[in-house]
Amino acid sequence: MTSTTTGDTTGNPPRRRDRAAREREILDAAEQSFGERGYQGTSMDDIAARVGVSKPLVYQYYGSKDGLFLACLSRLRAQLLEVVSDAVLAGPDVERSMYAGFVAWFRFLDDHPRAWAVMVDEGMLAAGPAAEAADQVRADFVDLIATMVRLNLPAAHEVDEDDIQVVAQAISGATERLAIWRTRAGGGPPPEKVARTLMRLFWHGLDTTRGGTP
Amino acid sequence: MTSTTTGDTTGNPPRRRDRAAREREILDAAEQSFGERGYQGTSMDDIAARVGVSKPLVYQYYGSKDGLFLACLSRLRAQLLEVVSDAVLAGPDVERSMYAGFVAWFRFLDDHPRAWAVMVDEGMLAAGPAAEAADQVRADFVDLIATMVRLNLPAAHEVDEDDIQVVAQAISGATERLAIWRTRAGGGPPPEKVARTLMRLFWHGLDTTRGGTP
DNA sequence: GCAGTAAGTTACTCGGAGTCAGTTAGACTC
DNA sequence: GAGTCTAACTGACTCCGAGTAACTTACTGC
Repeated sequence: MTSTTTGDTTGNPPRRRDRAAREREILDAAEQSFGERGYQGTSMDDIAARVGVSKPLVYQYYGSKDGLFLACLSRLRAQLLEVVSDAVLAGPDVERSMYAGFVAWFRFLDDHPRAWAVMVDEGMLAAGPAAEAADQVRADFVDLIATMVRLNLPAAHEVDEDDIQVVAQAISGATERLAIWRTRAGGGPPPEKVARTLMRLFWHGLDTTRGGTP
Repeated sequence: MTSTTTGDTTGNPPRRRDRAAREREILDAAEQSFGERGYQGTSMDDIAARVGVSKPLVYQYYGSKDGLFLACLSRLRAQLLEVVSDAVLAGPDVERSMYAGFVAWFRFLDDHPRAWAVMVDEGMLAAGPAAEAADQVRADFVDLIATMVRLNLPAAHEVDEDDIQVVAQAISGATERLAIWRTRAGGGPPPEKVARTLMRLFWHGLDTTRGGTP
């Protein structure tokens, strides 16, 4: 008998909320729980309890555990992609864009350690539509890198699309692994240093992708 | 009286087997099942049934699902590491060793698609001792690469150990991602071509790791 | 006030990880 | 060949978490 209607005399939030608001609440709780305890360690009951809601509601909005996880993943990846894209677009030339992209990537992950924990767990998705969707999200980064690689090539030059894909996948895989390594090692070298080393490693090789030495 | 000793008159395998033999049987079955259906899709009952044994026996030998999965993972990684190491050691110089290592890596994964499926799933391991052990197994590759990078440096040169770690992690991550990409894409470019592209990408950059341009 | 609907819940099923309390098969004596 | 010791092995559970069916309740527009 604390309250009869929504009009709460106390400052408590209303028991019933707008769907969009609830979805956001659930997503936030899920992101936190997945980040802290991993995919396996998180139960749907946990998340529901965290929001103060019952489990079927979570299912009604997100369909399944995979669906909820994927929603977290997509949101985080979108944020990360935005930060990195902005950094890249702001660069005065391709070389500095690339460096800025690396720095932005590692900085974001330093600043959002839990976000990263979620992304690393993406392999958790059982094979199926959710796993494919996760791949799609990841492919955005590969596209961004591929674009940069192409920009760095002289205008009218024969381009081997396979090579570009290989290079883009390689760079994306390298940065992903470095991110994992840095967080596991509890820090590692600072973003700028890692970015410098990567530039030294990749930059000259990128030139040769124009197709010279066999 | 079909038999008095282990010597069975029928061709049937003995119902009771030596522990080591059973362990191997279970490991084989697990590898196959994990490879076909993934970590989530495989149940301990499945594996036990495949061997023709009851579940508690599997638990007695491997402790947990994670433990069994880790055992598979370790064995496969060891095989892969051996193949790649051999290729690298056989090379006449560092450049050709590295190329040979790349080719061996991608070839092995082409020839053992199921093995790779298991390795990709390694993120499945719940956080804990098993996950750490999995990291250890992976670190072997990083060490191998780091050794090659060091060999490529001029004898008496100041070496930044951080840089070497970054480079080794980057190369390892790149090849891992490429392996995933190639199997997903159902082939992709052949091992030799990918290896050539990687050499073009990395080889020049490796020179500059000696510490020149800031 | 009352119908209609969106938000929310209780109380389940079902499957798979992990365990307990045993039961044999075979080896080794005497 | 009967006894006995041990390691391989099992039936029958518990427990937890994903997912669901059927129902109730607060708010909205009229």
